[in-house]
Amino acid sequence: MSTAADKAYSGIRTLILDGSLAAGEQLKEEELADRIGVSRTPIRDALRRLESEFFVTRSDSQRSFVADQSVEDIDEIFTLRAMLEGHVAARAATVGGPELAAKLREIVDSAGDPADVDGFLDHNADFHAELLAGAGSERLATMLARLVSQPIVHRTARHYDAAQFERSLAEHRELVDAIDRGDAEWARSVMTSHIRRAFHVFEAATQSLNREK
Amino acid sequence: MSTAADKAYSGIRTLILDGSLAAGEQLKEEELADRIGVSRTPIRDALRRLESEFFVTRSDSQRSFVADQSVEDIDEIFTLRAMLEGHVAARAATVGGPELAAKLREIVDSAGDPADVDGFLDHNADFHAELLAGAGSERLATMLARLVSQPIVHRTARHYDAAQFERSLAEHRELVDAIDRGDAEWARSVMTSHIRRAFHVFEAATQSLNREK
DNA sequence: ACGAGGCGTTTTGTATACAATTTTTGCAAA
DNA sequence: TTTGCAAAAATTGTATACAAAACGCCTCGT
Repeated sequence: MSTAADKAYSGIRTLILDGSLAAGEQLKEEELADRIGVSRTPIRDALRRLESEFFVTRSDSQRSFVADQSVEDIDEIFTLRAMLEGHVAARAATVGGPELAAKLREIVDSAGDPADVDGFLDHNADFHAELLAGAGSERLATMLARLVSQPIVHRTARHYDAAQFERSLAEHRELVDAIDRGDAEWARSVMTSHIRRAFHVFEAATQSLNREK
Repeated sequence: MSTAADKAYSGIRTLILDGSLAAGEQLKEEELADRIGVSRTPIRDALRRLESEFFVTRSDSQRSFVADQSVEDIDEIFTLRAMLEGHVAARAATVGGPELAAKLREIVDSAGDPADVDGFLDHNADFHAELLAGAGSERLATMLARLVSQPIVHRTARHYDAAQFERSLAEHRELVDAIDRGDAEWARSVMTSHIRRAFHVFEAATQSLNREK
């Protein structure tokens, strides 16, 4: 986070995520520059980056707007993520084998207290990162990174209860078994339902939030 | 193509594709600026864009290099493309139905002389574009656009013979049938093999080229 | 009232100068 | 020779001024 461009990136991202910048709102470079305290150059950089991560869209005439992520969009994100992460799991099972399985098992076994949300998130991130590395596909990793806005993962996990953490952990264990045996399709299926389930937790949480209003 | 940024983008892209810039070579902003005849600002823009399309990679210390697409990379690109376009086809079958099928059939029926490579490419592009529009997923469209460097499609098609054009057309027709009946899995399968076959044509052509050396 | 077109304002695009960082080079000491 | 370090060179990052384009408002004509 040392450069101005990074500061701009995370600054704008935060403004969007905490609602300071509403969905559909126009993003003016100069205004953002003043707000963040850097010049327009790094702001432009950040906007392009956010655009590649679907946080920001651009009109035909190059004006930037906060992307609005409707429920349908989120459904689509999870669907694409399920496909891609499923593919990652299958690839990992094929090319990683028992060696990768051993590394992953170590991570799974070191999982801490299920009541510790932040601990779980760290553990979860480690697991998925190791898996992604094991699949050995730069392009896939990049595409997933662009697709998965980490905040959604966080927001989802905030709604997990102890039983759901346990289940998530059990799915990770099953995935390790599938990879250990090199069974690509097994790995793919486990991962796909893992992600789909996360989506439905998110969905349920969102709906109950909306009802509260 | 009116702005300097566009000029920079297509200029650099061309230099990479025609081999003037070799795979792995470092891209220096100032050098490119001189070469293309614009300042560094639009060059930087273009580099970010090319990066998002996997033409260019950046080192940890922000230096840009021409991405080298090995055979494994191309395999991976086609694999991902098969997944995503398969998904597009399935979605199109679900949400598009007979109405979309009618539009697509019109395009297929207007296909011209199988000997006309450029004509075929236009037709092919029209078909896939209409399909993508029919699937109605902005994100999916963007991801595919980034993944499918059109030049690979072109290079593949250059190696098609008349029989292969015919087969490609027949697959499009089958896809239309699947969409007309709203059979998502049928559509997905047809599209997946459509793409996979294109990959193997490309692969075969590449190997024979290498043998010639 | 309503649309077309022009003009001032706003916003984005580009060039350029300078700052910060990274890499390379050269040299000295082990 | 190799290692470490520092200075120089090369490269990217940032700010800023000005150019170009898009937008909105206003008038004018119908």
